[in-house]
Amino acid sequence: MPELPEVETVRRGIAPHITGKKITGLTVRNHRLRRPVWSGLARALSGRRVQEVGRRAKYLLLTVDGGCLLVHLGMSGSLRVLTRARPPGAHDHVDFLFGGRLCLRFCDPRRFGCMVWTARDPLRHPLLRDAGPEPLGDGFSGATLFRKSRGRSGAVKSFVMDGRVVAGVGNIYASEALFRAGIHPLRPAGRIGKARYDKLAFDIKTVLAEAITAGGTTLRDFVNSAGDRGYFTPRLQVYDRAGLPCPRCSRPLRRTVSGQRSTFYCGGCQR
DNA sequence: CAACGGACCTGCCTGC
DNA sequence: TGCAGGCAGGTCCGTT
Repeated sequence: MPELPEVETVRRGIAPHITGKKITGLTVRNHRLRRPVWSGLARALSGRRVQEVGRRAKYLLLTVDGGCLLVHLGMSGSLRVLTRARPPGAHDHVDFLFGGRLCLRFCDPRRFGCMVWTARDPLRHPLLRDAGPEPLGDGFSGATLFRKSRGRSGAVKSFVMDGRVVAGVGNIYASEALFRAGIHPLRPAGRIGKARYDKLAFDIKTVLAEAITAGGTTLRDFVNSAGDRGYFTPRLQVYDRAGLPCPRCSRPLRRTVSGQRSTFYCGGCQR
């Protein structure tokens, strides 16, 4: 469920509460996530202080003394900060305890998320080693997209969702950015010129940045929220809007399937 | 290597 | 009201 803006919003929401705090224990109620939670994790984390809450692609990086925990929220995961004990719900699989009453609770109904410990540089971990540049960083531009797309015949939407090309562009923002750029999602990636990729890179950056801003205003409370807050819905122009009028030309928006994922676009504005 | 399909799960919505 | 079927914001892995 969470796309990059949501993961970043979670990071900013929880970081002030747990940075510098010592983990006193870990409660794993269900270790069966996308990959099993390592049975030694509680021992690895206990007594360690959280140095930093970072992010790379859609992974949160909880850096502690001596290692790093990679946390992915999958399709349905969430993290929230509790300042007093609350009974865990059916999908509250992991609690990070910080002494006192502070607790960071991981919930994930579909269990597509994961938690992976590494004692080494997390950026060299196999899960992150081959990740493409951060879309909001200086290492990502139209030149990146143009260069990597040469010779590729697959749809441009699948191309920008390939995490080795650029990290963290998910299904919603791929559709949104391609709409802004006026590029048809099924166009072969290798048949798009440099100028159009410059525009697409700019639109990927701006749509993600706008969504992060929206998340910051919509979801400022990561503490003690009652039950499921749900995920924020930033202003979307095409995603999940098949049949509704295109915001630019008013023709009905269309839905198709690309790479087994729902894809939304305007047949008039996107070429 | 690129491209594609399957696998991993639960919940929610639709239509019969 | 019950139930089957389709769909969901993400990777990751194996095969071609």
